[in-house]
Amino acid sequence: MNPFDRYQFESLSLKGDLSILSATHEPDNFPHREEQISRMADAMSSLLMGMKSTHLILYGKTGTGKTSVTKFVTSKLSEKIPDRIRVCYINCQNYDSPYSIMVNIARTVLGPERIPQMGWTLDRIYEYLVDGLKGCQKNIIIVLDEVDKLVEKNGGDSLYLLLKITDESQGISGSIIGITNDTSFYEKLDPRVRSRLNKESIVFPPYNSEQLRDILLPRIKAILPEDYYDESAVNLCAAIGAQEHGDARKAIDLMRVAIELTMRDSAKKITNDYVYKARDNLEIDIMRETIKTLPTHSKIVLLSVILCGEIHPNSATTGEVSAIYNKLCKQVGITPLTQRRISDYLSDLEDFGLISTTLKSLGRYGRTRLIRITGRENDMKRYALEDQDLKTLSEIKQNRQYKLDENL
DNA sequence: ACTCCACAGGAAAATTGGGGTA
DNA sequence: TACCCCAATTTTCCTGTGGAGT
Repeated sequence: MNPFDRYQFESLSLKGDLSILSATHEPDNFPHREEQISRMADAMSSLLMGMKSTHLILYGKTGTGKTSVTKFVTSKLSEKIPDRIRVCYINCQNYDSPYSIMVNIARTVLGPERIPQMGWTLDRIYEYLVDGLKGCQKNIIIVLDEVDKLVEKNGGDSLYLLLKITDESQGISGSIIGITNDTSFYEKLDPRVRSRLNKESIVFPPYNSEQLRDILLPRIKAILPEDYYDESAVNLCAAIGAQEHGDARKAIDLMRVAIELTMRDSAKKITNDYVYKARDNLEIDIMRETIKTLPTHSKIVLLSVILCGEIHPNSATTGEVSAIYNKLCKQVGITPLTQRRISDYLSDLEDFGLISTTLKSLGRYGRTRLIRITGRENDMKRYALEDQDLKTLSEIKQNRQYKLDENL
């Protein structure tokens, strides 16, 4: 007896495979990004003639196609002149020090075996890289995804260094493509970096729902026969994606999960209902992931807010929350933090969208934030209690020996 | 009109923790 | 091992504030 027997999807057979809707899929056609593509190609065209090209900064929210389009355009460029160009893609969230970036570039350009992961000084790698580039007559394109992280962390030192490579050393023509979702990125730059960076900016505006539909439909048609999905389900995905600041990734994820859910049910057709279910699933996933990565204290604060809400349904204030927080800390055996700190944690939780607060003045009775939980409290509680350090707390709660409201 | 609560949130001092170094 | 350094985190101290009570 094969345990997988019950997952037979006679009802819904896929023509292609689902990877076309996955995050790693790199499409080769980009509806509604023609202008951006041609402008990028324009800016980089001088590389075809072996000349320097301008640097590019791409602005746009998540899921507006910056990264995919960049990968597409750069790969098309290397198709044209494969032996004269090296593209080096770096996500600055993972590599954010001058050193790690330099190692990374040197390895892509000259081959990983020639540079040890550590041990060399930054200067040595730099020299080696510049020499290597001169030697092999290659142009270099450095793609810096999420450049804002780079500037945030070390004030643009890394960027300065990279500019030097593409600037100073004769015989090398290269360019930098910076990708960011921070519209004020350029203003935040160090003046000495800014003056060197003669750049062109390209904006990737959010997709609206019709545009998102144009993105979704071809992909769905590629994997599903017409009568296996409601067109309105596709529109719904597009509409939800459009609400989320025009996020194509979101729309695509929704569609994928909706298909998965439909298959799991062995249903015949992808309907609006499945899209809604998919949205709930994704939301819960995100919430769980957010809570899981919270620091322990933050989780305790979140629990305090939840418990506080159970006692006084609509009047959780900072003071009450930190009172409960102190008790919880005692129960778990963790030394509590100051109220000042709790206040900051509350702001963080609000930024994460787990709670919402309103500043309200209660006249004689002071001025405070009214705190509410957004979303399913029970799920939140469960996820918060998954923390290793909060084990004891969940046991206590299960035994119902719990009393909170004394001396609040 | 004036007071004063219960905080918000800025600034600066203090603590902590990881790493280096003599 | 003892010491120092640096950065991040946290505490301490602070000033500011909307409006119910008086």
